[in-house]
Amino acid sequence: MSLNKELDLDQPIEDVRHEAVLNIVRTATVLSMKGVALFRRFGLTEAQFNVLFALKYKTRDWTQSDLGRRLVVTRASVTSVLDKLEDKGLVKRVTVHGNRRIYHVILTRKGLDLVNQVEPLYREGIHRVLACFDDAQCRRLIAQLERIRERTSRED
Amino acid sequence: MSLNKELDLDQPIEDVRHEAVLNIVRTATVLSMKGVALFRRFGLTEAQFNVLFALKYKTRDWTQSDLGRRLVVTRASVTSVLDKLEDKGLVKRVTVHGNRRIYHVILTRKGLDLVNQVEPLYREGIHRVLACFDDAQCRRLIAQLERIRERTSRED
DNA sequence: GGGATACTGTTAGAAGTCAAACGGTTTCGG
DNA sequence: CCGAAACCGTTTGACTTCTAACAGTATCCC
Repeated sequence: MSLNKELDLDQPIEDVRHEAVLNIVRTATVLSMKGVALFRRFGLTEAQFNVLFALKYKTRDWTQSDLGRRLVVTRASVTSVLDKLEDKGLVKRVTVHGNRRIYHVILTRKGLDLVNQVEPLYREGIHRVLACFDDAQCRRLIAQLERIRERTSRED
Repeated sequence: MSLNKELDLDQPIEDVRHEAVLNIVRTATVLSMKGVALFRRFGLTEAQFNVLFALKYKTRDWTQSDLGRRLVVTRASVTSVLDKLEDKGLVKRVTVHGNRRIYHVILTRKGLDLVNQVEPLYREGIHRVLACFDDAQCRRLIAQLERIRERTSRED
């Protein structure tokens, strides 16, 4: 449904670029809320799932800073989310010999089991939502979004 | 830049639909942060700007619930943002004769002046970011995103 | 009329986000 | 070798968001 209908706007958005931006943001929100509803069934928040999911697929040790770079959040945010996950016993901070500043973050057995339980439903949801797009269409969409990010980041 | 490079992933995302979803969310975040940086120069948060902007273009009186529907946030969120804006004198809650439950929300002179000051920079930013897209491309992108939202919302 | 129902705005509490500041550690350069 | 600079994780404080519950009003229907 168009944003004009969806938001029941008195007067339609006249600027097509503005409408495009609002559509991107709105779509991201809708997708995100879909995820939130799923994760919630497993007692997780979106941020918490993102951490577990990222940790599952890492191929080398990650510090909290690494995790922050990967998830594009600040170190402060990582600290707060890890505290919650550690309380639940899903994740562990491991001290590192030879560098007392950092921790390595690892999934516990319980954390791995949980992410393995959620992940198939997560992937399934994504495929349902994008079922009407073939691979080429997806790649075209991705390329467009990359171009937008490129222009947004450049000219800081 | 591709997400694989941008996030410096050890192993690339293999699922193109997953990559598409991550791209949408990431692009929305980048656009949003661009806005945050702009609004900040005027002492506003994104949520606060969104309220001012919506109020500027309303054509009839809006209650707080109306505003929530328009911005797709809960009534509780509206209350909290309006409290801040009212403290700054940018917005006013007006009691309504004949219905003691509701307020009508209006811009003050100061609020209108401020939004008029920010809006051109906001629009300019959007146009810079999407300058490489012609109108037809924008409309195609919008149509794609609408289809995704459609599928996401259906099958609640 | 009067009770049940629905709606409105607020509050409380949980969670995430960021920026900024701080204290410990490394690292680097002179 | 030692001070300066960089880095790392944490804390604090501000802000947004949500859900859930609440109290006050309106509305609807019998």
